[in-house]
Amino acid sequence: LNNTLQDILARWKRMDGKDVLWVPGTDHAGIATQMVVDRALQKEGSSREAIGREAFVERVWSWKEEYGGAIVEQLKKLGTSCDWGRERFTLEPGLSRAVREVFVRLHEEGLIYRDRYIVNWCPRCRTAISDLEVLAQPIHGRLYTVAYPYADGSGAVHVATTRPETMLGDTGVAVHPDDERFRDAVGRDVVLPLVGRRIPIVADAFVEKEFGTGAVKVTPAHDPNDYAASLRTGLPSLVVMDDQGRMNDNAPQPYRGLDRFDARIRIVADLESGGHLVETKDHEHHVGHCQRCGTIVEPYLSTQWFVRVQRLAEAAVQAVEDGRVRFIPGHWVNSYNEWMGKIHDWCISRQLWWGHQIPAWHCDDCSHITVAREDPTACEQCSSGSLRQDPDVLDTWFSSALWPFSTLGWPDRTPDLERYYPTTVLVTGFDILFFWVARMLMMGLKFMGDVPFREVYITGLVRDSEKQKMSKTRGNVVDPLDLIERHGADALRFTMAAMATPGADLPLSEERMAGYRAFSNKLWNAARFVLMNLGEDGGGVVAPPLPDHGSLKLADRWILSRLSHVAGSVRRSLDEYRFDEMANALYRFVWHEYCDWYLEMSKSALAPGGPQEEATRARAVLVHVLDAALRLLHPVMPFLTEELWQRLPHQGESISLTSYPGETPAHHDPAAEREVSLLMEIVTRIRTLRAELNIDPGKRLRLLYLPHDAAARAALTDHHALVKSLARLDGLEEVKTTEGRGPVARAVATGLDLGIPLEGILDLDTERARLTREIDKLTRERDGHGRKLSNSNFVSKANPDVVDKVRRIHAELDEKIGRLGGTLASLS
RNA sequence: GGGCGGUUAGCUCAGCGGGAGAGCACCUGCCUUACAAGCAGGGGGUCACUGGUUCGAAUCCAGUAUCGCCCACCA
Repeated sequence: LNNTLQDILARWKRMDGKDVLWVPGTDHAGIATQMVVDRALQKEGSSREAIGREAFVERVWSWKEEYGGAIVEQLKKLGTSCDWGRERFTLEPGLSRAVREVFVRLHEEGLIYRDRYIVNWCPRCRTAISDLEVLAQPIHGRLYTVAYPYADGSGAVHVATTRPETMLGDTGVAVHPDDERFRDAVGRDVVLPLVGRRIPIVADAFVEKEFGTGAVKVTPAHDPNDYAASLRTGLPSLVVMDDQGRMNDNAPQPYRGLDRFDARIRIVADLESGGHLVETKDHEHHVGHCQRCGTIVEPYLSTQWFVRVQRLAEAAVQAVEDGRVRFIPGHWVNSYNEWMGKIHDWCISRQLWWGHQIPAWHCDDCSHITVAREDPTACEQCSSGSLRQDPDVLDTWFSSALWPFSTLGWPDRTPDLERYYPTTVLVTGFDILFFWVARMLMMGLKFMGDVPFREVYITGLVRDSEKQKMSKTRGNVVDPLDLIERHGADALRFTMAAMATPGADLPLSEERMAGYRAFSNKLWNAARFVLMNLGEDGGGVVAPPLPDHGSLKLADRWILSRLSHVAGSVRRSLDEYRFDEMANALYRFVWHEYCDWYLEMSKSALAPGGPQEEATRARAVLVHVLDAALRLLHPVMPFLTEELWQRLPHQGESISLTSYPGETPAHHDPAAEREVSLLMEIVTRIRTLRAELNIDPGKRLRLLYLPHDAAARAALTDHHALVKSLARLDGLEEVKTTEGRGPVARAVATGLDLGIPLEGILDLDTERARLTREIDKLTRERDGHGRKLSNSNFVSKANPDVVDKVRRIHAELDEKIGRLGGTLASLS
């Protein structure tokens, strides 16, 4: 979806003569990729620890070479017109240089810092993750109430917790300062059950009086609220788990080495047998899970690197506010502002091996940390040569955030950077609005002094047939190559474009894709028809030039007028990112106007034995309109349009280098459009008669027509041949009355009565019933308008144009009903 | 607990202030020499509900129901 839409924009603008740059590439997907390779090693009975960091990273690189190319291969099969010579990868030297530069500069300004802080920890991935990488999911848990006895033996304080195992790390109990129930408790000590440690009761306003017992155990090292409270109250922190979520040596002996959830069971049992467990009840609540592996995340006190984002975020909010960057659809600004408004510092260090290793070196002698662009050989403080680089790597999004300028050569002031930054548009899914879009904005503004893109088109998500989100982790992805194999890249692209209603998700519909495959086929066959009529002489076919507009026939003027309007509306749709409107307009024009009508109309002009100049003129218009339609469709269907364009008479190397059609006001011809609508109406009436009366479609019929106005009369009289061929007639005859012609099937069209003599076929009763049905239908329609017109408020207050229109339609229907009524009466 | 989006034909969805639409599915008839992956014709909808604004509401406003998504430190 994403790449189809971008390619539509790129090809369109390229055809408009713009200098289009589209840099393709991939990020290194740190956690996800490392997990895949970890699993592969596990299958071999090995592990990353067993082979060591260097060998592991080498292993990931070879995996990347093998499978990373698959993404690029898919893009090429899809037909995306990227600048392939510029393909980039976030871990390559050029981009890594930008990463270091940004890191060092932010560090110099104090916007990157290293601190001991409570972070989200995934015990399975064994790394810190950012707030965004934690998904809150509902859990059927339990709320345990535990009695913490006062140190002086005078009773106990009851605390409530959902994670009893963390009590091993409790360093205090907190109550609300205004809570009368605990007025005398504050300042006293309790003894932590199972541990025996004396801990104080403190007062802090973060405690909710209404929840649980009103007293909360404080575990600063394993709960973000508690950590914050500990900073205010001076309570110490005690880490009681290791990096895999097992109780560590700070826990009492019986629990050491137990997994956190095993420890929970054991501790609950011990509390119960010790008489400390007051109550256990079911409790539904939300718990953070690792976005990558689904493991329950542990709040964990550890030393990490952070970006101080608040001021960067303010600048990025301002940029949206004052219109330097625009979101489409606009309602995403709400989410963006809300998230940016309460943003926390961004934890950027990951305890992984696959990624940009943090450019910070720890000195063994003075423990100073040297942050530098180039690997240092000596500590900048004590000059010791005994340095170890920080083992952590950076969050993948840190490098992705730099993409718009790092790929253009930054930090050098390259000509590319001058020319292409800021870029015009970013097309992306809403799922990475915060991960990527917001961070590119922050980094772009910070390091380039301007937004990285002027517009952000935010797509919905392609979902599977059950409307489930597709994701690599979930494993319900559809392989685009498979869809391309079965329906064609153009059909896939057309489907994406046609379903891209702004703000809506796209449930992938193979039925619909099959419909657009049929459209490709239709276009192919239409082109075959045109080529056939140009005379396939084995060599280059020649397109006759488009004759002067004045010498064109009605059908030609009609299709050229329609083409111009469609080209105009397609451009307007593209301007507004309405890919769905664009696709629908072209589908309708090609299939239901060009193929259904113009091609059929051209057949009478091309009929063998007819006038030569008629045929030449029809051929010229056929080619002209097909060529324009192919160019209009090219951004959506690059393969088919290129193939057909090459077979048609053409100049130039590729359709992608031609111009994109637009409106041609000189071709606008409302009179021709009106006249053709009338002829279409007449032809359709005759076809309906055939169908309703079960007349053999091949049978040639004679048409009697009785005109009631000059325009209708002229339209039909001037185009006998056209109507004859479209309605499969063997003759038309203008009459003053249809009386005395024997059995005649009748219908009315705007401005004329129609009659088909049907000797021996027509049954009077059926004919009367048919006419009555038709009159009823038209009457219902007419009366709807009549009600409006009899409302004086409508006539006096509504827009006069609207009133006129309603009046005209009403009169038209009324007149038809009258004529049908007359016909019906004549049958009695 | 905040916020966003959806509710229109059997299915998937457009339309967002003036005659209810498309694709697929369905029914009828056609191998009419571009196309049966097709052609022609047709049936099918109190536009979730309730109020309001308006001459006029699927369309705007308020509320209700319902489905989905995002954000959120009540242990």
